[in-house]
Amino acid sequence: MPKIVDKQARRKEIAKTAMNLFAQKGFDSTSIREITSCAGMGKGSFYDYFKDKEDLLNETVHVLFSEWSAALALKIKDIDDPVMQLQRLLQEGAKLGDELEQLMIVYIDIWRRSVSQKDNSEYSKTLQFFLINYKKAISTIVDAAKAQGKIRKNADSSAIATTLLALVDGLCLHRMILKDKMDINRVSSDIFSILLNGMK
Amino acid sequence: MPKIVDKQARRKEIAKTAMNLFAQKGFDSTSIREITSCAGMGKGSFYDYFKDKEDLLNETVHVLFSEWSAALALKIKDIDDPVMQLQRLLQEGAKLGDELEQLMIVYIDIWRRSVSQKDNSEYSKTLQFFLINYKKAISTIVDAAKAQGKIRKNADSSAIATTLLALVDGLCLHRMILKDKMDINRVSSDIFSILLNGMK
DNA sequence: TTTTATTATGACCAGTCGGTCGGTCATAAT
DNA sequence: ATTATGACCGACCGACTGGTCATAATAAAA
Repeated sequence: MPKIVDKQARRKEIAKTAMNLFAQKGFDSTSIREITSCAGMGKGSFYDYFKDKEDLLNETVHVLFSEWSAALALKIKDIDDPVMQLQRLLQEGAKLGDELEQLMIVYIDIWRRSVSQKDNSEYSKTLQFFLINYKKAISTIVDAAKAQGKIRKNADSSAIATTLLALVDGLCLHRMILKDKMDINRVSSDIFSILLNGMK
Repeated sequence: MPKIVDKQARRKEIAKTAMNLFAQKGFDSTSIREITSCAGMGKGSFYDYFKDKEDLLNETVHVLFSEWSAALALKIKDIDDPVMQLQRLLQEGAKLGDELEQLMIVYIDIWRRSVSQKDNSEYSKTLQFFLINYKKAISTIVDAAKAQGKIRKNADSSAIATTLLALVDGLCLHRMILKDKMDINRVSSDIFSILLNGMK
């Protein structure tokens, strides 16, 4: 019988190649020809792995978040104290924005696209799914900190989780555009101590 | 002699029309044909007002920030207390993200483009210019609050300004993508009281 | 070796892109 | 009335787009 290729694995591979190009030119301005050329394959083969260009976007969102989550998980594993977890989340999240700048750019590109499109396309739902899960996870950590009396009981866990997520994203964005070289370690720990102090 | 039109005014007019389209499809996927058609003019005329498509982007950034600044200024004028100014900045900034959603989408689109392009194009410099000025302005307000003893003296004004800006942008973005209908007034005032409490 | 199902390909398609150009038109100065 | 000039236009250009398809290559099964 014919040779068998792992379609899902190749999808991921192609998506990773494509992300490099998306980070440079944006999704809309990156052509299938460029992608397939970079991936060392013929243009026609692209459609053996993806239904169309938007299907590649679906795969891209998955790769994006799984890489981001893996990198972040690596940085905050083995921490038990919930307050410390929150602090590291802010700090390492902001630092990841520097280290994985390409990922951030693609993230923003997809974000814009997702908000512009009024239809509920698949990649858009996936994006929402991941963000909601991040928010829930952080919310749980906040609750744990409350249980330990590190954060006052009547604080709104959901609002705090939203704040932290928004802060991380916002900081990454501003640092990227301003090429702001202020020490992210110091700034993020400054911010966190203010927040924690205010939440006591 | 022929009739004379105010080129600069027409540039602004065309840019405003274009922004509606940019918010729907993004800059890259919006064609000159569409823009000129919506603006009720021939395609050729476009090049009487703009050198090329990127020149339209320069004008767009200016219109974008002048509209945003005007809307924000309207909401926080007549406030003397610096702490109140900061609070309104966060709250009204986040609310503006809802009201001027189109502006936010275009903002993100330009942002992505500006970060992707490694060259220092004009629109990119303008974007940086406005953001730096926002940051400086907020920093000044923080200093005023310090002088009144509302914020502790050793707090880093610049870091606080960055935090506020990042928060506003981050909140707007997350609300857009999650269609998060939680009460922005309550959440932003919650966040602010935490921040203020932590900065005392 | 032959068969056969799958993978891989690039020429090709209809359509769109940003940008140019020659030329028309309206108007204001003469 | 004539003339000069900027405003305005859409046909046209070469390059490129996403997507299709007939055909070629591959490699396991017969």
